Amino acid sequence: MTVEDGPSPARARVLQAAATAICERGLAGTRVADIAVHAGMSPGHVMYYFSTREEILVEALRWANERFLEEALAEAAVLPTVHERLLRLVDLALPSDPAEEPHSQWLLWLDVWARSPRNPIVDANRRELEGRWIATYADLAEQGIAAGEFRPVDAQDFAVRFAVLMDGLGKAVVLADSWMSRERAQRICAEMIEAELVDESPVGRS
Amino acid sequence: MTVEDGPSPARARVLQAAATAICERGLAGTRVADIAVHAGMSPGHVMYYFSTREEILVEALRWANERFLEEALAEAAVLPTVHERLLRLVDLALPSDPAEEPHSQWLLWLDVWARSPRNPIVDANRRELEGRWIATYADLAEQGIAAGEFRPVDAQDFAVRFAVLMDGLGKAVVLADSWMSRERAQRICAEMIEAELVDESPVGRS
Amino acid sequence: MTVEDGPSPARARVLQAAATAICERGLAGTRVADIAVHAGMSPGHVMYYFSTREEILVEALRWANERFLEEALAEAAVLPTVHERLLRLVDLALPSDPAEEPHSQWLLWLDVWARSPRNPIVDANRRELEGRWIATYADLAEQGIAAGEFRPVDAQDFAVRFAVLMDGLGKAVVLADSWMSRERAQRICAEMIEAELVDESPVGRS
Amino acid sequence: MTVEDGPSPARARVLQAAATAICERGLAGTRVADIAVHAGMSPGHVMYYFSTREEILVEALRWANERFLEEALAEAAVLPTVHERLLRLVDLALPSDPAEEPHSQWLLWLDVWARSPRNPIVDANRRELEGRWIATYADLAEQGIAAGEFRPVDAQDFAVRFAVLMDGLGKAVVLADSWMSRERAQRICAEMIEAELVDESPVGRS
DNA sequence: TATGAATGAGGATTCATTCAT
DNA sequence: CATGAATGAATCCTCATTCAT
Repeated sequence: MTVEDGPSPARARVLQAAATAICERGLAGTRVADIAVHAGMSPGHVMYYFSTREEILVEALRWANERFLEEALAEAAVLPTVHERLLRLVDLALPSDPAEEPHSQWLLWLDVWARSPRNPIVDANRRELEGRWIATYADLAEQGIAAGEFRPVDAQDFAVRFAVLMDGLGKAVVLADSWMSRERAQRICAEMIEAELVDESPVGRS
Repeated sequence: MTVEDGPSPARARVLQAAATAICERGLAGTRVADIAVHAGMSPGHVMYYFSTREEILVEALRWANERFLEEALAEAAVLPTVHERLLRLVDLALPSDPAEEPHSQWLLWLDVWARSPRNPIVDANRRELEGRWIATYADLAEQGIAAGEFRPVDAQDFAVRFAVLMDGLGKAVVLADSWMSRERAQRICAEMIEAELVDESPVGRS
Repeated sequence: MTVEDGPSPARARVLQAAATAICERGLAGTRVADIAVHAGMSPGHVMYYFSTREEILVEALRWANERFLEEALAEAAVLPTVHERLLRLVDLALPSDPAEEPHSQWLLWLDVWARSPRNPIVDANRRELEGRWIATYADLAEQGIAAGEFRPVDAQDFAVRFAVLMDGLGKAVVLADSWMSRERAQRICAEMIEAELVDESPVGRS
Repeated sequence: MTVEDGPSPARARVLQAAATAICERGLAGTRVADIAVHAGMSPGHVMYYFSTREEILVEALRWANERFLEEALAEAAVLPTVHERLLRLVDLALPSDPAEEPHSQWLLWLDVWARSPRNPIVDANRRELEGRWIATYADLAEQGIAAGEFRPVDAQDFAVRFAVLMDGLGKAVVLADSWMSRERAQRICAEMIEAELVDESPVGRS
């Protein structure tokens, strides 16, 4: 029955506040006081639920990324065809234009990538989450293959290369690179799906 | 007249030391004292060449990335065919296995990406450097086209998509993702070059 | 009407808990939370009975030392001869081997001594309690003299010197000094009693 | 050549300041800022020479007690007879009246005693220092025996019991117990020396 | 240039104490 | 009575930066 045991609403509020603060100030620049302000608590109260600042930050990264994955999956699931579901997932996963939505998940990912090499916990969380994204892509590919929507490719291989592409695109979009844009990124993804999965020369059909 | 005027050897020693320290400890975790140790100087002396720690770090990131690009270009330039030069560049650019060479340029890039959203100077440097990598890819593509090695594609478009792929692969390799490896990354690049640039079926279009 | 009025059982439970905690963690290291754990209460409830942590600690020291004196007196009182009663008191007062009984009263005394110079209440309590120990020794000496067991010495002077010896021995035993032991301490006390009080050569003086 | 290596004057100043501060405020009540004030330094500079506050306090206790022992020994050494040297040592070791000299070594000892049970380093230092006091007493006793000044007693046994007495007396004097005084303590010591060491009934002589 | 002592601001963390429930 | 969430003051410690030498 310690504080650590279960998810309390206040605890979740801290994690949410931390995620927001990290987006605003970066992982390294986020002070306990910042989190407290965002959570509408005193700094002491923030520390009441966690033992170190590092713990808050690490849990916040995981918490936010995990929730995002789950919400995206749920939202994509309602669409009828696998192709549509995959495109919707891409749509949700790609950062919106930074100007409009400055608190992208991708800002968190950039910090996760930068911290992973020196923080085993962050790294482990990252591997698990990224693994779930890849598994999701692979799963969709297989569903599509089973449904006859996609060509019978190596789903796992596709998923890995697709995830790599998404990382490169996400980074470029969230950093607002002039040679990239959300729309162009979306088009690039769509083209890869088209080229690799959708049977433009429907062999078997003939 | 000021210290800032020319590149002094000591100044470069500090930047080199800073780059090494950042690889080891991360951008946020690199203290002036760490840089001083790596440079074989006293902390006070390190500060003699720069006015703030932030300045050292930002300049070190730029300096190291710039030198890396130049060295890679120089080394690739000696090869006879454009295709070889492009593959060599990929070979040089991709991180070696983290286990063997722990101080990859890509560790610096991860920190650059994470800091870009909140540091305009880092962001500007990043844009310029990344622009030069893209320009390099585009240039090589055009050289290849001109030399008849490559198909007449849109070089700029290829370069952008190739750079995006490299970012995704570099991140995956330097973070030692289990689903990726330096070799696989290299193969993926080679396949993209093959598929898009090398005219395996220089068919009926002509 | 107030809580302070009478000794409530809960209040005593707090004091007992505080004494135990002080033995374990030292006076300075004992937090309200520690006391609460030992008392099986919440920290808030502990504070319900006292206004400050300092008050708890000071009262606990007094309470524990007072009870110890009273119990020792009661237990010694049943013995037939004064000599035996005095030896029994020494036996009870000296710390048991620290290894066996880690929560000696003497740990509390060490903290009392250390805090006395800067806390008038602790100091006053200490003076009163130590005065009672000296008075006890003096009383026993006089009883022995009256009963003809002891030589007609200056009881007060003996008591003071005996108390001083007990302090030195208690400290040495509770700190497990290698040159001292409970047994040796007991022997030293017995020898002083023998030499000064028991008339082994009730010689020619008479 | 690190800061830790040798005794720097500033380092010693910190230790001296810490000892003074501990006498004034007690071990637990001494903050880094207090030490800094006494040393005429900034708190940051105090921490420049030590890695934790605890380290400062522990070293200060040892440093002060060690210096005191050495000075007392040096001062006693000049006297001609062993008896005089022993009495001089007692004179130096006993606390002066607290009113006059509020910064007695004995205040430090009280804190050392109280902290020893829970701090192995303090405990080890205490044991060594106390061992040296006992060895000093034993040594003087043997010198006196060898010089024919003292009776041929068990020097080690005497030293231990004398040290115990000194602890009890020192505590009583430094805490200004009403039943004790510096003079009375001195007399008690002198009497023990007289009774045990000085041959009033020089048996063997006859 | 070069050193490293010195400063002081900043931030994490702890914990006594309060108070709504 | 009883709880435990909540506060905020206190304090250690770090470290960029300065400066006398």
